[in-house]
Amino acid sequence: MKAFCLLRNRLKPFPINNNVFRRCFSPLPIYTNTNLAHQLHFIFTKRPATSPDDPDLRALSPFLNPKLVETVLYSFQSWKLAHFFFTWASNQQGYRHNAYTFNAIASILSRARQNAPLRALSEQILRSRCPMTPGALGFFIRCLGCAGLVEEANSLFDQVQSEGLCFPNVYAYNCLLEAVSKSNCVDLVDARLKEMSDRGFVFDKYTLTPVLQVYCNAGRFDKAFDVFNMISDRGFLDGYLFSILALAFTKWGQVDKAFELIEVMEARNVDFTEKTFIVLIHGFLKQSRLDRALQLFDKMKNSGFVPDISLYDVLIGVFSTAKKLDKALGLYAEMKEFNVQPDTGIITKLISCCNDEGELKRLFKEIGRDMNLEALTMLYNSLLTVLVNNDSIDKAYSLLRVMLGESCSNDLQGDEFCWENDIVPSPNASSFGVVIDGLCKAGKLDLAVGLFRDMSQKIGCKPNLLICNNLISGLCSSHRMEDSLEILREMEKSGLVPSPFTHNAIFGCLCKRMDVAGALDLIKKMRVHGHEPWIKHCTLMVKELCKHKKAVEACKFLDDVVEEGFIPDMIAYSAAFDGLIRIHEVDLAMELFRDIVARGNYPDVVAYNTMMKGLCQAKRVAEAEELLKEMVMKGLVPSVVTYNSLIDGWCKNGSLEAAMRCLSEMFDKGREPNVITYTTLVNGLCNSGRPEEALMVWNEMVAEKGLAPGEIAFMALVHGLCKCGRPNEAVVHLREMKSREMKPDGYVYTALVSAFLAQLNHPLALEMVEEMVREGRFPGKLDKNHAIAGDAVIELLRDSRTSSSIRDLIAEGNIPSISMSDVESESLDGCIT
DNA sequence: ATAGGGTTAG
Repeated sequence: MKAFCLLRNRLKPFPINNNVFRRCFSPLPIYTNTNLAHQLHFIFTKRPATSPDDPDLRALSPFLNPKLVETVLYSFQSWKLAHFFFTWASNQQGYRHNAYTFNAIASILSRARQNAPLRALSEQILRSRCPMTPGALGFFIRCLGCAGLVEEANSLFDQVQSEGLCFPNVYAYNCLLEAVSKSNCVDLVDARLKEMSDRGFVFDKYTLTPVLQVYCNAGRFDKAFDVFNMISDRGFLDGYLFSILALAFTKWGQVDKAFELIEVMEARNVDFTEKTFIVLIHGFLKQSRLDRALQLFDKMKNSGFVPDISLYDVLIGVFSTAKKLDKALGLYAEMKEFNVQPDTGIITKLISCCNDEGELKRLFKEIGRDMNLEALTMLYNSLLTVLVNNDSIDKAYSLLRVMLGESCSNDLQGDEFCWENDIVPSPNASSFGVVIDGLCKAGKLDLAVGLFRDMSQKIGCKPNLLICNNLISGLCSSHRMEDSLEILREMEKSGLVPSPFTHNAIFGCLCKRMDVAGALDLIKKMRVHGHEPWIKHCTLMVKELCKHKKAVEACKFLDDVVEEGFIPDMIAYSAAFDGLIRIHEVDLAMELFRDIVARGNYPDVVAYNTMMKGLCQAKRVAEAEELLKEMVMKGLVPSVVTYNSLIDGWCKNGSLEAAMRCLSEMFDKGREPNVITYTTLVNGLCNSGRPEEALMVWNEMVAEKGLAPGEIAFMALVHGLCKCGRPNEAVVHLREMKSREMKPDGYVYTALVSAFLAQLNHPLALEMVEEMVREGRFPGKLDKNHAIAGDAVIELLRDSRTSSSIRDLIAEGNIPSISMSDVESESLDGCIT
């Protein structure tokens, strides 16, 4: 009685419970499952969501029983609510689920394809030691099977037996086989069959059907035939079994064999189901066997079935690809006879059938003739879609203008679509949608915005969310922030609620522009809407700020985002680490790295790579090595990039041996070195005055590993050889590089000039200067190599062998900072700085 | 009808 008083007080506001209350006042209240089910349903569906500790729920808890729980479970529309309720019920004292409540939630989850909770459920049913009949076990197993949880089904089947919860019969076994038949685990099926016959179970049709299925899935012809014959001998053959085999033949590419089988079926008067026809025709078409597909299509119609729209769609699609308008129109006419309504997809395919405008006109005449205005609009919309998809956005735009009733005579291309005697339908929202979308993709944003305005102003057609989103996103990708904000304001004014996509398009634009304040403002607004900002946009903001050396600001931004309750991921932070490293703030980067880890984030390989690069560049190779150990200990597998950065670090800090050792270890670790690895080593070896080894490494890369060095690799080698005083060999590689259409830059030419000068080989140095000028690569005034190249020119000017050629170059104005007057006045020393 | 961003070589 006490419980009822409690209930009366708590549940007053629910009208649905009126009769419950009436009964509460009678001396002996009848408290039925139906009433309770209504109350529970009501409490669980009310908004905002009920907490499991809700006092009303606590009051109802003592009345729970399995039958009630089953009723309530089936009363929910969404699996989430059902699951939430089931979990709540599981935790109520004094209540225990039985096999039927487990099966109820299992079937709900299975239908919703919620595999994770279903898997958990399969463990829960065991844990709860819930006894079940073989039938109940079978049902549960089938739910697992439908969701593709074959392993779970199989292990549950064994465990319920070892726990003594259920002893399967033939039905339960059949259910298990059916679950396994979704896979191609032949062994599993064989084992279970053996188990069944050991236990003296007799195979029936439902045992053998999944067996056939699994052999077919696994492509095991031989076994499949054995089973098929076994089924046939026992007189179990039916249309379904035939169709399994026929479909298997089809999937094995043996469409003709499948067709023979169909003829056998016909001869034996086995009935086909509609589904068999549909599945086989689709299968034949997947094997590109239009001939057989059409034959079967005829058989289907002769058997009295009306083909479904999917068949017309796929067949018309085939004719559309082959541009066979007549055939497609034939099918279209047939559809109309059968009263199958064509959808947009089919009409679009019909339009794509047309090879030219003549055919298009014919099509429109033929199919537009007896369409009502609404259908005509759909037809025109399909045409708009086809035009947009064929990059004829201008034509689509003109057509829409015609549909808007604007005269086509003034229009450049509009008259193509002004067919006399034709009624041109008015556009609807999706006509605008298609064209606005196309205009956005073509970057014609002003036209898109114009159409958007015309839409409501000229024909009073309200833009929908999709159109607004596409337009905003189009404007944003052209960085037209103000225009998109204007559209957003209009949306809000007209009562259209922006979606997460709307806000994120704008958010991304603000990030690209590095508008930190604007982005944070928008995040605040988004939070109110319950929209999450896409972290990739935060990463973009970080990248952009870092590009402008504002890594510290980037970190601040990430902090502020955290402050708003949105947690950036490792990628965003990695971008920030890299930004800090690029402004030589390795310690700050390290500090941030450690902070993030302490906050429970898991740095990945790229994050470690970035940090290691930073340390190596700061000549703190030992610390980088420590990080390598750390990442390996955490189970991360270093990548080629990891090793490349370390190799660079070792090379630049005098540990060439370590670098070379790493190269050979990379092979052992299955991390094949790439061009970057080799280039790093070539550079390192040359810088240490070891050109022979550099050339060996180079040869290993080119000859043994077959890697193709790029511009940077070649330039590293040429430059390196020059640095080692071997300009003649360097020139050989320079020629090789040029023959592969790669362009050496001023840095490389300057190195060559200097190296030849060092050998006092002024004529070859001159040649290099001339080539550099010819290629337009003489270092400009802001170039680091400008002074070196200039000094070289002056030196060549002073040598009688080369001075006249150099004078010519100067006279032609080819050497920045040196003019003829400098040469005449011989005040050259000051002109190059 | 709606995603995908961060690291390595002269």
